[in-house]
Amino acid sequence: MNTLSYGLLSMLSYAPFSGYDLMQKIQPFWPAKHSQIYPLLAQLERDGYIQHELVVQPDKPDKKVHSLTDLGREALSQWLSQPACPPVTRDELSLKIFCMNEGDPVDIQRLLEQRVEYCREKLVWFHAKSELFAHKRMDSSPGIVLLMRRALFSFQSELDWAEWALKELRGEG
Amino acid sequence: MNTLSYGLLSMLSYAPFSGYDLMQKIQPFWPAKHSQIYPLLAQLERDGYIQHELVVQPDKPDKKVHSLTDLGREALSQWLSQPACPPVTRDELSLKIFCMNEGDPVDIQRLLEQRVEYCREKLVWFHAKSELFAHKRMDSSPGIVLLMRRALFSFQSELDWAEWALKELRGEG
DNA sequence: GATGTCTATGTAAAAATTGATATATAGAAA
DNA sequence: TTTCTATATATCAATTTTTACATAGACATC
Repeated sequence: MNTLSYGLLSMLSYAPFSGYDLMQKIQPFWPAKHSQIYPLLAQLERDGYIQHELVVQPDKPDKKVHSLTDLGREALSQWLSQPACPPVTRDELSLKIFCMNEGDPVDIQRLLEQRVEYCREKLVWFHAKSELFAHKRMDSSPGIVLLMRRALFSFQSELDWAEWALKELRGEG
Repeated sequence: MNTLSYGLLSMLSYAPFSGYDLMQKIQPFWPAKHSQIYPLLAQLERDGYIQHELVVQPDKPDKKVHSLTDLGREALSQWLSQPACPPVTRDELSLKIFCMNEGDPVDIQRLLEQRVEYCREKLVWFHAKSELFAHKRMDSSPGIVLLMRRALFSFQSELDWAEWALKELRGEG
């Protein structure tokens, strides 16, 4: 079973969700398209880790709501006892910064400004999510609190860097 | 042409390198195996973006040293004028933290301790690289200076988070 | 009434990435 | 002498991921 499959089980650990919802929930941690998720959900069900019930909605299309089986919950538990693979990040911006000498300084500044904007949007989103969550439970889902804080740390540090870099470039050019 | 191909051109913008060296150089920005790199280098040469010369080494196996052509340098320049794709990060640790309720708290603490260690190693490496680089050029390769600083920012913030998270968990448990 | 968006599920094909196998030189260690 | 590691290049198979194709209900807008 691959990491994305375990990720789907992880998303289902708090509550049942449809494939569509799972796809959106897992994006911040392990980006994946629905074309990858639906087949994996079918396989997870074949293997007995999840089950589903059809939910009819009056205002929206019907959906399959997936939930963990006991076997699925056991699989999560044993997965947690194993070390995690190192994180993988691929960022085209890094590759462009590396060879910035080859291009127009204005282009590089625009790239950094776009990254600043990107980080600001993410920070707004996570701050809003963070406040929403503070009103709900706290001790029942410590993991989500930790991850929220981490996202804020991470995007803030990226934002700080991008703004510092812009200042450096403007100071020189 | 895909992002990794541009990344290889980017790595060649300062100096010529062998496929083996390119593979190591590009890891921090765009992880890739040699099995992916060698075919791309052959294609980049077919398309006229790079050329190579065979270098005989007395103490090591012969190598192909690749360098940018004018066309390759032009391609880099036009690539820099286009916006960068958003960064993609996949981290199994996030997925495990998310469902930490399902496992033994000791397991989660171990995962965080391993991440702390991972960040410390990276920080040591980048600090060493940073000092080495300060002695060489500064104004000739501003991109590398920016990227170095960013790596330090990024791993420091991840380290801070992981240590904070461990303190939280130990404080509660 | 047509058009677009969001919700919802699925498959097929293409591209990107990883893992395995293969070969070869040189040096160090056992 | 054998074994291991680092350097160096290359291909093939498997897996993962993305892109495109396909269908459909409910709602809003034009």
